[in-house]
Amino acid sequence: MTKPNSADALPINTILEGDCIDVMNGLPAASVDLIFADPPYNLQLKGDLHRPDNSRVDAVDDDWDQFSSFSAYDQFTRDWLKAARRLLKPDGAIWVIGSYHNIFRVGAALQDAGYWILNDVVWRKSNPMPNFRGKRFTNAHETMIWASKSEGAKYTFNYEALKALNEGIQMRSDWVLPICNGGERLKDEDGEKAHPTQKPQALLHRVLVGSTKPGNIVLDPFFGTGTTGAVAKMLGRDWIGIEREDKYRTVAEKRIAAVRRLDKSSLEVTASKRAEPRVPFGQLVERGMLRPGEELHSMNGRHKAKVRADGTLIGNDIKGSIHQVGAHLEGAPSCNGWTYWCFKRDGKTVPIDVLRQQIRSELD
Amino acid sequence: MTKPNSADALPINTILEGDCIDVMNGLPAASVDLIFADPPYNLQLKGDLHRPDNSRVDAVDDDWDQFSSFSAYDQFTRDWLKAARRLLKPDGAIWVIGSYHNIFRVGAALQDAGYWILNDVVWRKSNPMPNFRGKRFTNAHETMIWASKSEGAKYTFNYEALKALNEGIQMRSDWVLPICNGGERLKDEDGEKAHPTQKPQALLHRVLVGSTKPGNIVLDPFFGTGTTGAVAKMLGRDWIGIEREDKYRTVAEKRIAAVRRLDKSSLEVTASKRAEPRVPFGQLVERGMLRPGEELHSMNGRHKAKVRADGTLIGNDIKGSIHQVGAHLEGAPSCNGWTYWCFKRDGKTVPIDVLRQQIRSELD
DNA sequence: CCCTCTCCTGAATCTAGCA
DNA sequence: ATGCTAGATTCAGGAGAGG
Repeated sequence: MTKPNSADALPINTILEGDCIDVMNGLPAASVDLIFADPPYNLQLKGDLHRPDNSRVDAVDDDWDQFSSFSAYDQFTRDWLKAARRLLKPDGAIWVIGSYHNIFRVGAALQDAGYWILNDVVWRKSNPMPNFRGKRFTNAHETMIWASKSEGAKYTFNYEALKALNEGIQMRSDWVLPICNGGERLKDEDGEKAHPTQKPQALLHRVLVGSTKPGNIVLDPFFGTGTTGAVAKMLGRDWIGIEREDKYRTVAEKRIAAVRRLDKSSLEVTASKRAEPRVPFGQLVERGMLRPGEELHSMNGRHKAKVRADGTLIGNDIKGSIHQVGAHLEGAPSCNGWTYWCFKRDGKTVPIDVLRQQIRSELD
Repeated sequence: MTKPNSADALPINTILEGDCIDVMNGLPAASVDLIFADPPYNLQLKGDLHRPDNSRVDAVDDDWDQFSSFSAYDQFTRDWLKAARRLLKPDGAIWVIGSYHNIFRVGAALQDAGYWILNDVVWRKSNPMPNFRGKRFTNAHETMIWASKSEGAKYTFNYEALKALNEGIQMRSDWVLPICNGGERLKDEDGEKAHPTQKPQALLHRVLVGSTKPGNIVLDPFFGTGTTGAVAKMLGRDWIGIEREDKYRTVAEKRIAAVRRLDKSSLEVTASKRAEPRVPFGQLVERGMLRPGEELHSMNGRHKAKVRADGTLIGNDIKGSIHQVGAHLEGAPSCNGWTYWCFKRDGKTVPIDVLRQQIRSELD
């Protein structure tokens, strides 16, 4: 028999019909890498909400008060977050977007469910709807919460790629992006907007470039018109959508069919140094790039040490790795020996990292 | 008889010593116009953190920020929010500031306690501390929640004053302000920062100008070094502070004593200098103005390169930013990629700088 | 006087891999 | 699981020294 929880069983790159909690509970556990969720925040839920066991949440009716409505919304939130968490791989992560009407309840529920918040990210709208009555601030942003499945999980974060997207400065928690309108805004056959809260593709682009790898599986339980699927497909990620309403699914199918998947070289993003193969310092000695007995000098010129045949260094009163000796001499908690030590060739001072690069380039 | 709840009974313009919940419960109900609260954030820090230069980050590890669990923090939050709500006049309002560690719990508790959220306001820090390990986004903002005592309350909002503060444009829900440092940052006798989380006066200035009237009473239950009191006094509002720690009260007393109450005409407006916003090339890609995989051509027609999903280019033998690749191909020490690269649309060659101008025009 | 350069610091839930 | 070690990682701005 095939494994019942295998990712092979997943309905990849399709839109599933139905209530997201029911549908999620029918999918194999620990099978998706990322969840992006744009849940409803309408508190007048009119009995739409169902628990995982299909019992109806006793939600707001005509004379609802704020407490019963909040508690119904909380129940709904707990239920879908629980179902979503089951689907995530151990190192998976989730993004949830919302406004002040619901995001505080969602955030608290995320924490209570065992997710570990990594950042809250503010989408700062460059062209928000103004406040017409002059009674409040222009509601010019929405909030996204990025969380791993649990504390200590090895979530994906493409730091260098995001830094590249931001012209060499590390990406901040506030993102300035326009709202979705113009040609990107999907219209129905009447020329009306097809969905009231269509998210801009640029938002999903940043989310997916930053927190997934090509080939990852991205689930969106409130798929709407499929922005998540469209961007995922373009970026070479697999996707699964869940959507209750026929009309949204129809629009989304058509939209995603028209998207072209990017070729591999365009998908490659700036890699992190951490991903590069590890080179032991001893290899430089074994290969004769450095001689045992040769002297190394610290980058700041204040210290020196001698190379030993086993790839350790010996300083005045300390023996150990290039890192340990560097840290000791500087009185620092740690030290990257590769960038700390230099050697001399033909009167010139050369960082030893140059030799590591040389070895790495031979590995390609 | 005098009214027992009269504001006359209030210890105006003083700092009260003690636990804020006890002290608030001893004050007359329905007596203050505004509450500004900067409660402990419940940061959950594990080990030390060092900068890349090996210096240690001076973290917020004070006892007052330690809670045993989320539920202990929730209980504390519910208690102080309840005591605070009793003190508010029916048309009073509250501001609470926090970070992703606590703000979701605070926001949910506010709603549960019957407050009515009016806006969430994002303080975007112009000079936040970076993320040193490259594992998350720069935590570049904090969130404030502005709420009235209850739904339908006639809260104060000085729309025109805020619009004036913002150069004639309606004030938005995101405020760009620097963190508190330099001369404004209070030091103790050892020259160390007097309080680890002193808030900038500009933040309180905007809060108080926007949501109080001169002569109003402003309460701060987590007074710290008294930024709320100092700005309130300057702006001609009355204030009450509550602070547990002797050392903070001492600093705050001295600070506020040195503040001069402004005469009515001199409510100075700190005009923000507006530099041309930097637009990362990656935004053109995220926003679909250029497609990953698309070819760019050099202005002189001699070179070409392909756009990648993270906003870098790939040429024959070189990957990097638009500037780096341009410089490399020209054999030049530097290159302005914005004026060097062009793309093709409808058979015409267009400089990419046109797209940057387009984005900038949206930001005005 | 100005300019340059160095040093310091800010509410932080901040590593990965192998033995 | 725990422990150890390699080695990757920062932006804006103010203060102060030196030229």
